[in-house]
Parts: sequence; C-alpha cells; structure tokens
Amino acid sequence: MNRALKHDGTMPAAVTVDLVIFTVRAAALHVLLIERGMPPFEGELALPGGYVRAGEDLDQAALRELAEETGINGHELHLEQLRTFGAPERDPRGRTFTVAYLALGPDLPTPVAGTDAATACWVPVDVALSSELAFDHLIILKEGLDRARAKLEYTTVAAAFCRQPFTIADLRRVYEVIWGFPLDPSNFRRKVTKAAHFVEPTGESRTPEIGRPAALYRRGSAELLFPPMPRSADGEHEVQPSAATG
Amino acid sequence: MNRALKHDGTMPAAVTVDLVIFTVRAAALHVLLIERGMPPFEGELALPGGYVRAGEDLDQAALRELAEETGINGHELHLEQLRTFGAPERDPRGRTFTVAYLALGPDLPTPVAGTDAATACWVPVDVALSSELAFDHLIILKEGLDRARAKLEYTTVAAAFCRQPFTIADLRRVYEVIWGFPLDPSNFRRKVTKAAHFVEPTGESRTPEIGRPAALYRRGSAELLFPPMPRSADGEHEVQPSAATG
DNA sequence: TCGTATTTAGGTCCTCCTGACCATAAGTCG
DNA sequence: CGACTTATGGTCAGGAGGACCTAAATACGA
Repeated sequence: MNRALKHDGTMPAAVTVDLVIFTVRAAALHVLLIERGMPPFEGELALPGGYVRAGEDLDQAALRELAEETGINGHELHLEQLRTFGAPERDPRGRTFTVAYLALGPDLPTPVAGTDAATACWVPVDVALSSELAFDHLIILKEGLDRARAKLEYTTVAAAFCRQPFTIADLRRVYEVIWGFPLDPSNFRRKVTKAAHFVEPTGESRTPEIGRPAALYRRGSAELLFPPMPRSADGEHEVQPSAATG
Repeated sequence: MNRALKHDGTMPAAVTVDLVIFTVRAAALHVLLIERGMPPFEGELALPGGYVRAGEDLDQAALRELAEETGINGHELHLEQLRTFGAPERDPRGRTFTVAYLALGPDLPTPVAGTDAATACWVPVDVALSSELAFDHLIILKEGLDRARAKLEYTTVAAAFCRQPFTIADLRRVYEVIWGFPLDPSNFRRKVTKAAHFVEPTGESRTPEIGRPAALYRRGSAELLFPPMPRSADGEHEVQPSAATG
C-alpha cells in the first residue's frame, strides 16, 4: 500500500539541521548565509546546516554545525529548536527532513568558509528576505525572525545579543533593531531595571565616544519576562506565526 | 569517518509523528494514550503516533494519525508542532526521529482502538505524568503540558477546548483545569469580553441545571491575546521549557 | 574657562489594567 | 415564597506603561 516502505513500515529518510543564526551589528539585524558549494542549488544562498550524524543528538548536530560555520562554540549563545520541515519534495535528492534551529548571539566574528560552504557571510535580514534562498530556507528564515521578535517580548533573550558587560542602551538597540521601531529610552530603562533579574548592575561604567558614561550590566538569572516588554507600535495583532493547520 | 553513512553523507533514519492530544472532561485535563499492541514496549502506555508515509507532509501525517486514533478530523481542533526528538538511542529498533505535535480539542468522543493500538483511552494528565510511558514519551508529554499552559497566557487557544457555542464559565474552567488554580469569575469575564475578538456573543443563552442562564459566545478571530491573561498564582518565574543548550 | 552638543539617569503625570471585593439578577429546588 | 447557585456587573486601590521633562556627566570648540 505504501511505496518506499521497508517491511517494518519505516520509510528511509535523511535528517538534517539548518540554522538561522542572528546577530546585531552596525545597527542592523544580520543572518548568516552560505553560498552552496555543491549541488543541488550550487552557487545559491542558503542557511548553514548539514546532515545529522549517526551517534549524534539533534542539539549536538546543531552545535557542531554552528562551530563549523562560525568557529563559535555554541555555549556562548542562545540555541533553540524552531520547527521541523518535511514537505515531500523539499529536497530534489530525496526525502529529507530538516530540523530548523534558531541561534542568537552577540556580534560574531566573520565566519570562515566551512567544509561544504563555498563562502559564509553576514547578510542584513531585510536583504536576505528579498533574496532567493535554496530549498525552503526563505520560509525557515521568516519563521526564525517571527520567533525572535516574539521571544523578545516575553523572555530575556535580548541579552543574548549583547556581549557582556553591556549598557541599557546596548540592550535597547537590540529591541529597536529587531522590532524595527524606536523605544523610549527612559521607559525602557525603567522596565528593564525594575524587572526581576533581567539585568544585574556590575557597579562599573563605560565612557562612550560621546555623551555621559553608562552603567554596565550583565545578564540576570531570569529567562522569562513578566509582564512582557510592550510592543505597541502599529503592526499589532498579527496572526501568530506558529505551525500547523489548527 | 562516519559510521552508517551512505556515500552522499545521508544517514538512513525513520521519521515518526507522535501526538499529545489534550481535552478537558469532567473538570480535569486528559491526554489520549494508547497501549502498544506490538514491540517494542508492547503492552506499555504511549502517545499515539506512527511513521510518516512516503508522499506525506508532517502536518498531514499528524492529521492522519489523529483521525486514525480518535476518529476526529483535525480541522475542528488546534494542531501545532511541539518539538522534534532525536536522541540516538531513543528507539531500540534503530535511529528514529519523532516530530511531536500538540493537539487541543473539546471533549472528544471515546476513541476507537486504532490499527497498531491495542487500546486507546483518555487518561487524566496527573495520572499520566506519574506513569511510565514508552520511549521518551513522558518527556514529550511534559513539554506538551508546559506549552499548553504557556499558550493559554498569550493566545486564545483556550477556546479550542470548548465546543461552540460556549459560556464564559466554560472558558474559565479550561484555564482553571489546565493551570490548576481558580480564577476570579468576575475579573475573568471582564478580561475576556473586553479583549478584542477573543469571544463574540451569539445573543443566545443556555440555562444550566442550576443557576442563572449564561450568555453564549463563539470564538472570535483573534489568535493572540494582548495583554496576556495574568497567571500570578504562586508557581511563577519558573524556567522556560524551551529547547536546547543556549 | 565656559558654553554646547550628546547621551545617560531619573522623575512626574495620567491613563489603563488588574486584584480584591461587593451587589444584583435570574434561574432551580424545596 | 425563600434558600441556593451561578451569572453579570460595579467599585476602589494599586501597579504598570506612554508621554513627557529635568538633571548629570562627558567631549568638543570658541
């Protein structure tokens, strides 16, 4: 009854991980893209990723790919599963499922070209969103962006974009860059400093090129932010980007 | 370099979907469990699920399994991807990845025993949580419960548990059962009716066995709830249940 | 040396939302 | 009719957030 099934009902398939790696640099949100060095989609832009290896957990595979593509050990940044994509025809080589991951980190070094990546580079997300990406990677990128924007609201992951220690203004710029509109500096400070364990003052301060020195903070222990960071600027009440049919 | 890899780098693996199906009945949250009718874990309790078939998308596979196990066509209920589990030794038959789904629906009919399920039945979640489940299904169930609890806060999915039309008290009982503590009826009504497009009045009312008749509502168009439903009862500030290493 | 520009830090007012109540309405049951 | 139960609606105080405004601390230039 089912084509391509083995006697025990299993269907042989390949499983990959793909990573949406975001960082904030030069007042813009960037995503790491590679130019594919082999078919299919040779020469096209794609998200970094690769096959899950035999003894490997999914998180391990994501961390390994992260290290291979960026030279960063993933313990410094935020990593979470996004969603798994498995449309039957999404890979011309055969049935392939990909577990998409979202990675968020501070301004990362310019990546080295990996094994199967001809080149790897940081691309502003607005540029990437209007590009053609291999496979279904454009959809994955969009979902990653939606997830990142949503998570800024009710979690403290914004701090994952800041190299420690950081100033309140650094943290505010993360929100402004990812949400795409300015926040009131005064109200933002009040919100962040009064929230329990979002940021902890170090007691030190840093003098910028111009302006008054800013107090330095480091991440607190809180993961959730309650009440959430308000995001009232116009584009509100959009449909939630989650998964399936419902 | 890698054992069990084909020449092109792929590792043959099986992909399944498993479903955490929640419903509210008799003032308690229930989850659908099956007793496995074949090895491995024959005779043990497990989440319903099965292999993704050849031409099938992941969502399609989840909907098919849902129909097979409960006789319900999934378009009446909320369905979303939870997370993918792929620990190397999670299935003794060989490398198997499972895409876990979360399904939420109104008091569903008693399920029919499916093809590979000896028996299927609704189990109170507190009972299920203290049971032994096959594979890593207990972890999946816990994550599904965490996700459901969290989603009640900032989305309108609670209405997916109510057969339409429903009363405000019906909706409130969903929150109370899933969160595990009572909510103030008056404040809950104010919150729900003033939130934009959470519920829409039908103009009709229903007389219960005892007490004043209650106005009937149906689901509004909103998916997100802003500001969120407050969940201040003690167990607050717990670590977020999300995915990976971070 | 003394303003000026710039950025941080902190305060004020007002409005909305929420928690904790209380009061009333509209049914059923004895 | 009166007791009970549930639904509906209102009040009041406290907290959080948006829209401001003021002061502090630095670099720079006249």
